[in-house]
Amino acid sequence: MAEKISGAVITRLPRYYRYLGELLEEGIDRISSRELSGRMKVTASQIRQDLNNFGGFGQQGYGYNVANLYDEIGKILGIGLTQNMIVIGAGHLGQAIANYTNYGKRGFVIKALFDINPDLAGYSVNSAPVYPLSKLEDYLKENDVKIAAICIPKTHSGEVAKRLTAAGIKAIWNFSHLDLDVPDDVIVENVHLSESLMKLSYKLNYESEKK
Amino acid sequence: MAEKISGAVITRLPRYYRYLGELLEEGIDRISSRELSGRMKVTASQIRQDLNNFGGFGQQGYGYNVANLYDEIGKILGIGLTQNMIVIGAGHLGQAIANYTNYGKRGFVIKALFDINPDLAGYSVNSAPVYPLSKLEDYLKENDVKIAAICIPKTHSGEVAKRLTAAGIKAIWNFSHLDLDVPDDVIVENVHLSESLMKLSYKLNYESEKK
DNA sequence: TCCATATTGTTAAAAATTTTACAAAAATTA
DNA sequence: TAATTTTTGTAAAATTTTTAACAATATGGA
Ligand SMILES: NC(=O)c1ccc[n+]([C@@H]2O[C@H](COP(=O)([O-])OP(=O)(O)OC[C@H]3O[C@@H](n4cnc5c(N)ncnc54)[C@H](O)[C@@H]3O)[C@@H](O)[C@H]2O)c1
Ligand SMILES: NC(=O)c1ccc[n+]([C@@H]2O[C@H](COP(=O)([O-])OP(=O)(O)OC[C@H]3O[C@@H](n4cnc5c(N)ncnc54)[C@H](O)[C@@H]3O)[C@@H](O)[C@H]2O)c1
Repeated sequence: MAEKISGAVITRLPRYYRYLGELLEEGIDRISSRELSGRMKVTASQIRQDLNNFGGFGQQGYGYNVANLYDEIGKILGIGLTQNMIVIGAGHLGQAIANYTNYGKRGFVIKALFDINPDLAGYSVNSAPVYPLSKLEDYLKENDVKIAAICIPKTHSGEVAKRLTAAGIKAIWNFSHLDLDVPDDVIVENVHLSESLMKLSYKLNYESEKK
Repeated sequence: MAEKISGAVITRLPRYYRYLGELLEEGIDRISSRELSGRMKVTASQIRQDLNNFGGFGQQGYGYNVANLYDEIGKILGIGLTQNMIVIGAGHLGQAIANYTNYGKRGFVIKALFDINPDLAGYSVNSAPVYPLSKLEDYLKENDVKIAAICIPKTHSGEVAKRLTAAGIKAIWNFSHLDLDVPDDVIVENVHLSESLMKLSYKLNYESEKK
């Protein structure tokens, strides 16, 4: 990969991966960009253009081998690497994430949760223990974890993000309503649910009648 | 508003709204696009361009009045309208959403949850009752609800989406891993958490070292 | 009141993204 | 085996989005 891949392309990759997974389940072993285009409601051209950022996975006159393309995109996305995670905040959202078993199937393993509330320490969620936040640095010294999900109020998330990156965390999945300020080599992926709901509200009130 | 506003602009609006809310809390009553640009890490030009899709809210030589701009963007986003919602699936995610009180502050009121599991019926989450799914149509006949959040597995979400739109729901906040097929006048806003995590994984494995 | 400064709204340019078009190559059919 | 069909990979065109530039206008101080 010579040049930097655009964000728009990366955002679409997991969706390709999902559709290829569905095709596999349906027992379909080859697909053309045109057929996939019909299912995914994107242009065939965009599919070919996107995939060719990473290599020529198809074959003229044949199309793409589903299993092969699924694997290749999986590799690009780092699926199957076994990537350990921790979750900060064992409240509703933190527990929902820790309980969701599909992440594990993709290699994302939640090893522990951390909460400031001492009453939660000692519990475990989906066999991942909940530790007091004070144990964070010790834990990260002893365990190979690069990804942390932040599921605590914005009043605390800035401070916690600082501690996480200081302790070696390289990627933050951020559910709090704050744009985290992290070192250059740390990835932040935001999930701002309230903003998603406002977008829905905008569309509901201004766009739906026009269609 | 003559022309259709681009999706990219709409996606940025809630973020402007969030920053303006923070400015209000800090007691700052005016701000220029350049100052806001510094805080938000976007270009001043983009801020002015975005806002001017909706009207000239600023004043030369002065900038923008924070309270006024906050209100205007709020109106654009439909905040303060009191929009009733229901949540389908009273599992971990559905409960996390129903318990989160900040939506209510913005006018998004969760009135009820529905679950296929009869054991959950009778419980309530944050004072919203959980009903059996079989009561869905009756409930929507008697209550003015346009927005539904879908927090159930993809195996059921297609079918439920059909029932929802048949019963008059106009916007779906979709947390399931399925691209819903809905009538043209129905809005779907997807929150695909797994895809967000895969994107993080991609960036962690291919981009972080390069920065 | 006048002048220097600040800052918007908007037009134009640049950059990025998406779509179109098609030659090259493989698969399928006759 | 040869001809026809399918379909990719990619170059070029079109479109969309972002950034830059600046005239118009308001502010605030002298
Ligand atoms: N639930 C949602 O729908 C939703 C929507 C949008 C954003 N969020 C964000 O996610 C956060 C968590 O949501 P939730 O529904 O799980 O809230 P919650 O109140 O159920 O859980 C928050 C948990 O974080 C813990 N906590 C607080 N400060 C901490 C700290 N410094 N370190 C470790 N743990 C700490 C609390 O003890 C609590 O257990 C919210 O504050 C918000 O920022 C949630
Ligand atoms: N929790 C996460 O982190 C996460 C991540 C990505 C996607 N999701 C999506 O959200 C869904 C819900 O996640 P969760 O963690 O809350 O799972 P969960 O198992 O805790 O809850 C699912 C709930 O949905 C109910 N349900 C099932 N079919 C139903 C139907 N037809 N109608 C009404 N209720 C029904 C179940 O009884 C259960 O209470 C997942 O299946 C998945 O599609 C969740």
